[in-house]
Amino acid sequence: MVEGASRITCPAMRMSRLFLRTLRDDPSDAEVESHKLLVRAGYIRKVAAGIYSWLPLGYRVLRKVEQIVREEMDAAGAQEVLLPQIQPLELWAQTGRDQAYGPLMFKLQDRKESDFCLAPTAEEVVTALVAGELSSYRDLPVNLYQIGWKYRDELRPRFGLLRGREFLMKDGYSFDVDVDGLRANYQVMYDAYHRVFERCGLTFRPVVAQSGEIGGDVNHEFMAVAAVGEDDFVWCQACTYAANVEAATRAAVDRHDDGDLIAPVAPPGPAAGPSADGIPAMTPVRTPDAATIAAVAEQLGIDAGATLKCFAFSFVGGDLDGRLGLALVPGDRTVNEYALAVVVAPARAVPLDDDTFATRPDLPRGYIGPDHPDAALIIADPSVRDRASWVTGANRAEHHVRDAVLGRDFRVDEWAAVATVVTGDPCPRCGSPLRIDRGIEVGHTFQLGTKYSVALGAEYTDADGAQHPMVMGCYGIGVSRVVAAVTEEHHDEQGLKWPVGLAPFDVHLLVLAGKGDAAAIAAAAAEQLYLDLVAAGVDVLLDDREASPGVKFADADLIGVPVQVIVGAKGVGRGVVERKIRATGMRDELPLADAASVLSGARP
RNA sequence: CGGGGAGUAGCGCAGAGGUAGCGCACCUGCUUUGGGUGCAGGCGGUCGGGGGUUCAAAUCCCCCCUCCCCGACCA
Repeated sequence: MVEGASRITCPAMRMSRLFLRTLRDDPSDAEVESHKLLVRAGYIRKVAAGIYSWLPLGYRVLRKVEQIVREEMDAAGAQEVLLPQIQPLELWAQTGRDQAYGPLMFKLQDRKESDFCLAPTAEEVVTALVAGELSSYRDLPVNLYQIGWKYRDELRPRFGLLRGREFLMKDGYSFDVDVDGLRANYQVMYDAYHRVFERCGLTFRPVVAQSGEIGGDVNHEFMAVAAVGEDDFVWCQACTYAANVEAATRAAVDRHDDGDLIAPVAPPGPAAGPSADGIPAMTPVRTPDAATIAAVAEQLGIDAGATLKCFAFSFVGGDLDGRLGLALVPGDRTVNEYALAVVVAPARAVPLDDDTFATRPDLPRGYIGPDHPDAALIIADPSVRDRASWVTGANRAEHHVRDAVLGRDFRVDEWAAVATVVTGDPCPRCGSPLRIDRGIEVGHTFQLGTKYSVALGAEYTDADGAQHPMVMGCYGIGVSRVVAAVTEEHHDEQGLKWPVGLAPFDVHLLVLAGKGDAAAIAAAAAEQLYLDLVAAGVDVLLDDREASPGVKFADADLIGVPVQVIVGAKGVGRGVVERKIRATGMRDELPLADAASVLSGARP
């Protein structure tokens, strides 16, 4: 059989045979455009919350993304493997992540009642694999990746493919002899990620991030810029600085080579702040029912930025275990608890709970002030030096104070950037105004270090015969999430607008046949063009249905193949077909005689 | 898990004690053929599940399930 013949008979390429039903109405359970359109256009169907079937059109796109990822990973020197989706829970117990992940894992038992989970990720499996295979520095580095389904019983699956409980992920893992090797590998992956997301047509930004459950030091999230994104990130319009809001700083950052994310702001020097000259003595003021900054500001007729917020917490662990701590930020900002965690490490800062507030009348919720007698450590954001005096809590219910002056009425033990960044703050690198935008996290890269290799015994012998744990990195891409992120960026009221290279087909060929001799000629011309294109290796979707032109146009725009070619009786009579570029709406005419060669030349 | 909303035909919805309806889709016939043609006729429903009240329950009561939105997590 000729190779072309099998392509021609592929039923998915003729719409009359394609397993597809488009919908006129938005599905009632969809909220965001990517979800609505992917369902309406017949790409996916929901089976359960966060779990979807991929229909022929959708699966084609998913495989296109997968292929781009595969090509870039292979080009970057990573080797593709396939790890199990069912993993023994015992493996997870060795790193303690069975507890850390907890209810996020789908768990199951075999007939012997041994415990397993559905893979939420694969650090344990891959590390154990490498530990068993490699034992010499001569074997390293190695970089493995897989593209496989992952399972996380999310607290709240949402937005269709954007947060599924079952999702396709590319997860990669590098193993090096030392941190230098890791950094080199990390850079290679970081660069490869740029190429992947560029090829997918995404507007994205790599941002420095806090490391989550996965552990490790430096890591970057790749954010596809989108209003429906679930993450806020800060970025500089003048330089390349970009960070997750949790990791963002303003002012000057002393950036270490090993990538401290929350570096201290330039030290304030001994001076305690603005002069107290001319500021009247601190005076209490009654503020009933004003336990929030907004309420205080309204009652006193002042700006929220003129109030000083005192975030009270307990130290857990460390020298100050059990003592009270205060974090001070201007009232128009909030305390960045991630930044605070870094400041108090290795101790933890635990917010006061309801019980504590109930049993400690000296800690009136909403009325806590900075000169609290029990405060063992007072940490303040540098912006607390920006104002000569503050309205703040009086440590007495229903009372605040005016004219609290730094150095005169309250002290600060430690200065650190513990306030959240807001739009307009100066960039820590170049001082230009920062912006905050929302993004969809489509990728995440981590420098893990030795957490997993130590726990799972992934060690190698060096040239001197000494044993060392391998130094690991890990690299994820949400492949199915990319499909949704791309549709968020590339669509209009009519439907999807796939970038070339991701589209389920290269060309959508519409036959406007109807009846009569002219129509029969047009139908024959379209059929021939279809066969020529298929023979030339172009993925063509032929709309050979007996439907009215309006239906075909509407479906073509909804499905969003980049190039539409319209073969109608009128045009064929003049020896031309019409071409429409879906993304731009641009239309032109091609001579029927060489339409096939023009279109196959336009192939990606 | 807390707070809010919803489950009625494949999809989108109406119906609020008397045995179920509309639009789209689907089937048949005619019609139309460059932007979701028009007309006529048809198929399709354990009204999410279970229990209760009642002569009678989609409708009232109780329990459960599922789905969506807002919050704590992540690719």
